[in-house]
Amino acid sequence: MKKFSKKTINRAFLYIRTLEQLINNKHNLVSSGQLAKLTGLTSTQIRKDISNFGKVGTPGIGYNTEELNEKLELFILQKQVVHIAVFGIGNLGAAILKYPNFQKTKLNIVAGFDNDPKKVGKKFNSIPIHPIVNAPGVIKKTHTDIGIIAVPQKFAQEVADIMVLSGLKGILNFSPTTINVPNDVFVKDIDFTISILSLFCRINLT
Amino acid sequence: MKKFSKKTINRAFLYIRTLEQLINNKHNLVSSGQLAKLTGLTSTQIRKDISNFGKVGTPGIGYNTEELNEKLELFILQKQVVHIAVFGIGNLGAAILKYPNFQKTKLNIVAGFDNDPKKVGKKFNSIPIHPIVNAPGVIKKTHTDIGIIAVPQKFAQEVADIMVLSGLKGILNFSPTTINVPNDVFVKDIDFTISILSLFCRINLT
DNA sequence: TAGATTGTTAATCGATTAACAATC
DNA sequence: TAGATTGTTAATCGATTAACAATC
Repeated sequence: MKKFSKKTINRAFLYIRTLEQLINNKHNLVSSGQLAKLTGLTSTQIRKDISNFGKVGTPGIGYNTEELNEKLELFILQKQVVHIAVFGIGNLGAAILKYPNFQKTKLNIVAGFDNDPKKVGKKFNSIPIHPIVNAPGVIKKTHTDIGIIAVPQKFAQEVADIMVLSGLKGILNFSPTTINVPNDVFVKDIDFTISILSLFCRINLT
Repeated sequence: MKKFSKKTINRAFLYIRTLEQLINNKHNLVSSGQLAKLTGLTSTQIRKDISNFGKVGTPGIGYNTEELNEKLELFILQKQVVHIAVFGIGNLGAAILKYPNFQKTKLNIVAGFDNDPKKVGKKFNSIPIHPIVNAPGVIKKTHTDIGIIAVPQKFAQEVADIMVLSGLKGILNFSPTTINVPNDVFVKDIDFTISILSLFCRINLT
């Protein structure tokens, strides 16, 4: 399978997201120029990205939205469903369990984990909460693909270790700390504090 | 003021975050090699980044953690406090209002906005919730720097317009849609769906 | 002195952009 | 045919990395 850069993959999903909106609004044609406006990118970059996935447009006309969407999804998702587990059912973890946009997509939260006896055994948005110690078994049984770290900073590494032990290869880390994992495990860090500070910094340097 | 790339700024905050942990643990010296291990970057890149901010290390020895931390903070933050307003007090918005890590830092949420009469007038974590129509006044009075979009997708552009009208120059956008704003307004998009799909895609392309 | 580590230059690598022939 | 737009090549730009003299 051809390798795409992280940036190309991210943009591909941005195109898919935009195309879905266009399809919902009954637009069946779109040009790279229009996509550029809708995504905030340049038309050249969009054409370049799309050409990675094959020839799908018509010169002088543009792209068929449904066709382009299918082509992109086929290449980078292969129509699979992604199974997700959330570690730490605090404010953020609970918000993720209830996040409405996952239900529209191929993303499926299959389990939550927490050590608080008040939460274990309950269901949040019909997702069962297990004790963290049960993670390896539950993850294997549910074929979980991606784990989300929503525990406090000081437990982040511990939870990451359990994830790795359970065989997860993808971790979305919301804790404000770097976690150490083997090379074959991919981590995406989302640190709200850094996101905001970085934004603020860019405003002030202008 | 010298311009730094978005990537450099983000890494600078990662260094600050790491240095703070080291300082808390009473480490007063650190080498670029050790920082590399702690951040997952390379030592060369770290030295290169740090050199943007001036000479602060000692050859053969390393960096004084407190001194380096101060230098970085001085350059990119100038010791300012950042005032934040959250639009949309649903599951995610409420979780952000309660996010514990902001309280440790210079980030200060000053207001929430929602149109639900059950929420307006209440306080979440001692932060008052206002009706969205009051945003321009509240934002000016509280000197808000950054607005966070946590409303459903279909209201995102509308809320972004109000933010721009209110004079905000930085927007953290959690809604899964591209918002259109003037050139002098910076937007950071965090789309949970794209983050997870992109991670999953990278696993599968390996 | 020997070993360690910084700061910096030059080389490499990868990503974006400009330009345009081909096509509808 | 004239106008619009794709797909692609070559040029540019920027970011990362390798290498090493200077320094402690």
